[in-house]
Parts: sequence; C-alpha cells; structure tokens
Amino acid sequence: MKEEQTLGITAKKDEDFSEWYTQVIVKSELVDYTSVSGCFAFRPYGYAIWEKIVAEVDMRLKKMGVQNVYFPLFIPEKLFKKEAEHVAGFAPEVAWVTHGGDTKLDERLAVRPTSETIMYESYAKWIRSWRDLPIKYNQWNNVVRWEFRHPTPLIRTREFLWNEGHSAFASRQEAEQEIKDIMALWKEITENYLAVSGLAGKKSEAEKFAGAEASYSIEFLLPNGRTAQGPDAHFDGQGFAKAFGIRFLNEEGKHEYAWQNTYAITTRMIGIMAMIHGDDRGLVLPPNIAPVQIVIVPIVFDKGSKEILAAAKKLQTQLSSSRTKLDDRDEITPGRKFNEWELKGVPLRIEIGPKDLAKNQAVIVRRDTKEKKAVKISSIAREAEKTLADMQQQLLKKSEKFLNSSIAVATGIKGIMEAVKGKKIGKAIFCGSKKCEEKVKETEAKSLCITAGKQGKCIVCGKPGQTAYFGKSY
RNA sequence: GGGGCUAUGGUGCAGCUUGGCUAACAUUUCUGGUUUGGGACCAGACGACCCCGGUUCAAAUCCGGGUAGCCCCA
Repeated sequence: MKEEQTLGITAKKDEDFSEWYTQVIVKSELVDYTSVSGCFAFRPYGYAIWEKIVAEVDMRLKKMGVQNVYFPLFIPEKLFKKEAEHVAGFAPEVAWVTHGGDTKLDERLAVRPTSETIMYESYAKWIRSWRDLPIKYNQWNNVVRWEFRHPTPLIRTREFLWNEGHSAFASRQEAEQEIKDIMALWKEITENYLAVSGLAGKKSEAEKFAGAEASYSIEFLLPNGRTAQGPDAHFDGQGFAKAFGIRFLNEEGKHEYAWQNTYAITTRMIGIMAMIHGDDRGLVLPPNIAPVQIVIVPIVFDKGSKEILAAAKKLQTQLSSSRTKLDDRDEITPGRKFNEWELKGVPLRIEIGPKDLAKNQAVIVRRDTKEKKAVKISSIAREAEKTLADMQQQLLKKSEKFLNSSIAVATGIKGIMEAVKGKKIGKAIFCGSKKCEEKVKETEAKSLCITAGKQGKCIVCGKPGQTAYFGKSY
C-alpha cells in the first residue's frame, strides 16, 4: 500500500471515527458537501440507496391502503402557529421566507419543518362524514430544520429527505392499530434491508413529538457511542383534529373529532447504516439495499482478453437476477478496481481470469468477511445468491451482537452516566415523566425509548415504571 | 452557548514565521506507448492561493470582516 492514498480511506474507524465517517461517505460518492452549511448533495450512488428505501417502503404503504399526495413547501405563519405544543417544539428551528424579490410579504411563510399544519387545514375541509374515513395519505418530500448544532452529513442536517405519513381515523383503535403496523414496517425495513438492529419503544413525555399524544421510534447505537433516532410513528390522538377542526358526523349523526397518526423514515438511516457496517476499507452495503450487488472484474491480458471478456459477459447474464455490474474498464488494473468497489461497499466481487477460465471457475469475494472462494461457473448463480443472502443475514446478526453487548443495566442515574461514558446504552426502569427526565439530562444522557417490558420502580423517583433505554443522542 | 484550529489544481499537501522571479511535490484527469491475479510504468499535457475589504511599490503570505469545515468543553 502506498503512502499517499487519495482514493482510499486513510482514517481508521476505531481511532478517528468522525474523520473515518466523513471519508467513507464522501469518497464512496454517497454525498458531498455544498456551500450551504448543514445541507448536502446526494450523488447518484447515495441517491440510489435512498430510492431503494423509498421503493420498498412505498410499495408496502400502498399495500396498507396509503395514497401519496403532495402539499406546499410553505406554511403561512398563522396556520403554522395553530397548535400550541407543535409550534413550541418547532419554532426555534424554522426557516422563514420574508420576501418575494424585494417585496416584503404581508405574512411570513415557514419553510416546512414538517407538514401537519398545512395538511390538516385541508383535512378539515375534506373530512365531513364517517364515510370519508379513514384518510391515509403520505408524501415523499424534503423538510428544513435550521439546526445550530454541528451538522453531521446524513445524520444531522438542516434539510433532509423523508416521507411523512398523515392518517385520520374514526376511532382510537384504528389509529392505534396503524401505529403497530407502521412500527412493524420500520422494523422490517431497518432489519431486512439496512441490516441494522435497533431498540423499538415509546418515547418519554419530554422526548415525544411536539403535539403528539404518544411517540414510538427505533433507536440505534452508533460505533462512536452516540445514538440516533431512526424511523418513528406518532399517535396524535385528537389534538391536531381539535386545533384544526377535523370533525366528522358519525353513524349516529353526531360530531366527532378524528384520531390521527403521523410517521416517517428519513435519509438519516443511510448514515446510520454506513456507520454501523463500514470498515477501514470503506462502505459495506447490505445486499438488499446495495445499488450494485455483484461486480464482475475480468482479469484481462492483451492476448486472450476477448475470451475472458466474453466469459465475464456470460457470467453477467447468468447473474442477471441480481443487480450485477461488469467492470470492463481497460484503463485501470484489476487491483485498482478491487479497491474502488470495496470502498463503495459492493457486497460481492467476482473475479474471472485466464487461470479461472482454464478450470471453468470464477472467484467470489465477499465484502464483509473478505473471504475468497473458487466456484464452478455452472453453479455460480446459485452460489452468489446464497452468499448474498448469507451476507445480508450475517450483517444483521453482527449489528444485533454489537447492540446487545453494548447495553448496560443501570440502577441509578450514576449507572446511566457510566454506561454512556463507556459508549454504551443504559438500561433502567423509568417512569417517563418530564421531571425525572430533567434529572437524567443533567448527565450527558437522555431517554431513548421505553419498552413494554419489565415493570418496576423508576430509578429516579421510585414511582412505577418500565424498562427504558438511555444514551447520548445526536 | 464558550474556546481552539483550518481553508492553496479533482484529491492530499509545501510555501506563510521574515511580503518579492514562472506557486513546489504527489496523486487524479487527458493523450500516446508498454502493462495487468490486490492501488502498474514511461513520456507529454490540463489544472489552484475560499470571499469582501485594508496595509504596501508589491499579498497565498500581514490586518479586519464574512463564509465553510474540523476539534475540545458545557
């Protein structure tokens, strides 16, 4: 290996995590910096991963009867301020449009930090009778939250991409059922596609979504000991319905307020995945989410290169059930290609050269374990499929192991503090009240989520509580 | 919120202390040739001082402001 590497990763994941992370996501061409602080460009490779997440989530939402819509980017100030808790939660980080050209606007427009207010104004118009319900709408869009804390690409950004699902139901039960369905969907996407294991549960009073009655999320531990909230689902109760007048006539001819939910998954998940799976050579992408699952690198010589290229092309055809790329560039050497594709995290590499051709085989190399294996060409498709499936599983298992070995049981605030200092998640019984949360927040930790698990006495106040997780959050 | 550091071709960097000739080196990219089982070699070419202002005969270099990035502490 040479000293001056401009292509590869020079920082070690264990030694300088933030430098490592920046190099991985920039050099693998997922994203890049722009001249706007906290706002990043998605490059084709990174955007392809997002498109895959969108496709999988969207398909499943549609199966649940959700329809896609689109609402304005701008929200008039008065409308934005209609629901008190909601405003209080978001106001500090709203970006405002004050002028059109040189003309000052009569009313400021908020750049949406989330779309409850602008959407629910319309919901109030559209919902009249119990026959109009349920409404299950979703939009894929961008939102802006003007953070002042240090941005981290993909993880904490001022603008990000997400979906926002907004439902309205005639009954509490239906709304609560949808929350369960959505949380199951988030579990499936994060585990079976992104291969990351997280902690699912309910947010505490202090940490729940502004305006919601209850919030649920999946929380992830990152290799630097910090945690990040993944996808979430909020049971809004009738709070927004009352603020925005979302009423309907029930079957008895009486007015009732709708029961509502909101839910989201964001581009942050790509950052979480990159941090958890990546290694000192670069990204490691789970096969189910990888834009390229298999890259074929022909080991080409001047003489006989035609035969090898032909064999490589044939391989590509055999492997067409996977997302397969043939790297037939002739201006760089195979070794260079190996490094490039490893940096980009492509799950499988298949090498085919003269020695292989003579033996009627090819060499399969796994990105996660770096394991090499010579396989007969006749059985390559089966072997590749098997290896991809295995890698997908192993990555999730590895992530589960990392999470489970990083949970420390705490019997007091001190224990939580120690857990967080040791780059772990503290597990303790917690009542979830704002008062107790404040005491915990005097340390660096905050509550991540509360599970429906073990009952007991809150480690802060001694009142009845449940198992909760604590960490130092992004 | 407080403190510190940094910004020079696509990338990584030298030069800045003590202002001065054509801004060095490596890599990338392009052209040609030789090569190719883990970041190939030779030759040639393209390509940069973050922005605004100040000091000066002269600014990458000194001063002020801005923007962007990073680190540490709360």
